[in-house]
Amino acid sequence: MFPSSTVENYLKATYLEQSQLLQTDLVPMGRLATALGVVPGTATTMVKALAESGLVVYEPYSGVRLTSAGEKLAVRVLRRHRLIELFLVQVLGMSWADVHDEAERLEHAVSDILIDRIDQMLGHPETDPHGDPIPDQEGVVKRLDSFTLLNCPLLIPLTITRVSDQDPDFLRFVESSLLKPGEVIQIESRDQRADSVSVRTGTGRLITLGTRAASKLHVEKF
Amino acid sequence: MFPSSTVENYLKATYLEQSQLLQTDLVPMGRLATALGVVPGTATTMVKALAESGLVVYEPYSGVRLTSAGEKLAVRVLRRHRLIELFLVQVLGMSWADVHDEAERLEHAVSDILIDRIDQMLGHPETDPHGDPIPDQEGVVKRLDSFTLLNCPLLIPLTITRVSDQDPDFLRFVESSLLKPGEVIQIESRDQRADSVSVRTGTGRLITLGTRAASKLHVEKF
DNA sequence: ATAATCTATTCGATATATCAAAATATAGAA
DNA sequence: TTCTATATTTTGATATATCGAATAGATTAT
Repeated sequence: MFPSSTVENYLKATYLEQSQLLQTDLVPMGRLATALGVVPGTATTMVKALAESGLVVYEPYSGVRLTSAGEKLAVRVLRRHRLIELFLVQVLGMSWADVHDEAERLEHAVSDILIDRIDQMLGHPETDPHGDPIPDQEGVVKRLDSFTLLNCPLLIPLTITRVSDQDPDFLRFVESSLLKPGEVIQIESRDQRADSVSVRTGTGRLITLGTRAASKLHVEKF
Repeated sequence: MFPSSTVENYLKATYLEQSQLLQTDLVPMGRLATALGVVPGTATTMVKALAESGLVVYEPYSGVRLTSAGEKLAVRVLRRHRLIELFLVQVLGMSWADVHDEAERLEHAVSDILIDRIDQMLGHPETDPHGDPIPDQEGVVKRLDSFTLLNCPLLIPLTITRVSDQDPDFLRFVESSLLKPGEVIQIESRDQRADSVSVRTGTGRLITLGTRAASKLHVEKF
């Protein structure tokens, strides 16, 4: 009747992988398996079951895509996850670096009533502590397609809007470097050959990031 | 490594049943099975596994008792449950009648860090919204052996301390009758043959309860 | 003391979710 | 096109948790 935590996780992972791909593409099984930390065979088995339930479309040897029913569920899980993250930071004063894992478990245990209460208490927020958009009650996700440090304009003030990585270690680095969502920065230069980006932070300090890290920081014009 | 939700539920149920019995008695399997909503055979299988893990002592055809390791775990689950209940009422403004089911799921998902944060935020409370004692960090449970409406003195002011039933319907009745923990009442009379107890509430209204209900309301001298 | 009743256990099956390893399909290189 | 490397699926097992029904043990009443 109710989707298990596992089902919720498969749908969420599929949604997240899908949104990193072209809208029309299928998510390859290997990628899904890696995202979920299972061996490929396990993903195949589960995805076939999800397809039986009408939550995904599965094309053997090609990959998987959510149906609208699957997407609806995935978005609800994402809403729970992101509201919980924000709640843990704002109400319980937890570190934004630590809330992901906690939310990862709580998202499967909270009721709709509790989530709506949290949403209300936080004033219907639009983004979580990492800047990821929080789907609304109807499942509408604000698509804020922003620049990253790799494709944004140089030498003008920018506001960090989003950090698309959940690794606590990376998040702590981002925090201590004044690169958290909300901070104002400016790109001084990019060096293709050195694979690096130089960033001037709010305090005037210059920080050089590899492109791997830079691509995880999203910004918008100030 | 980590106990599953199921294991936590078996330990918690065993603890709760055990505390309704004489300390020395074993909890009969049928009773445990009923408490957990499973058929007796299932309880037997699980309890044997728990005995293997050293969490309970199992005596075939007699019943089950927690080991000290099992009790330690059970008490930790109970601490999580009761702190969550109080948190949901005090911080999120949920109805005390509704928080039990929510806590029943959340108790398996929260980390120790989060629970300690909640405990701190609530000021290390001693009882949950139903008056049940909250075990402290070391697992010490304050044994507040109180009177119930069935064995308390008559015609003197008493404070309701505890309501030992989690049925939302009953709890809503208790609330609307001004019989919640904290309320001051007085027993006017007991009628053995009518199986009833007459209670004068704070507003002076007289309410007559059956002994079944009366036994669930705990009081202490004012 | 024996039967009837109640309680508990065992047995065989099922559902869910997983893995390791073998088999197979697809895509790209020679 | 044929071979090879990579990705995917299949197969057979395993762990956990459950049920229903058959069986066995314990308790109560006659």
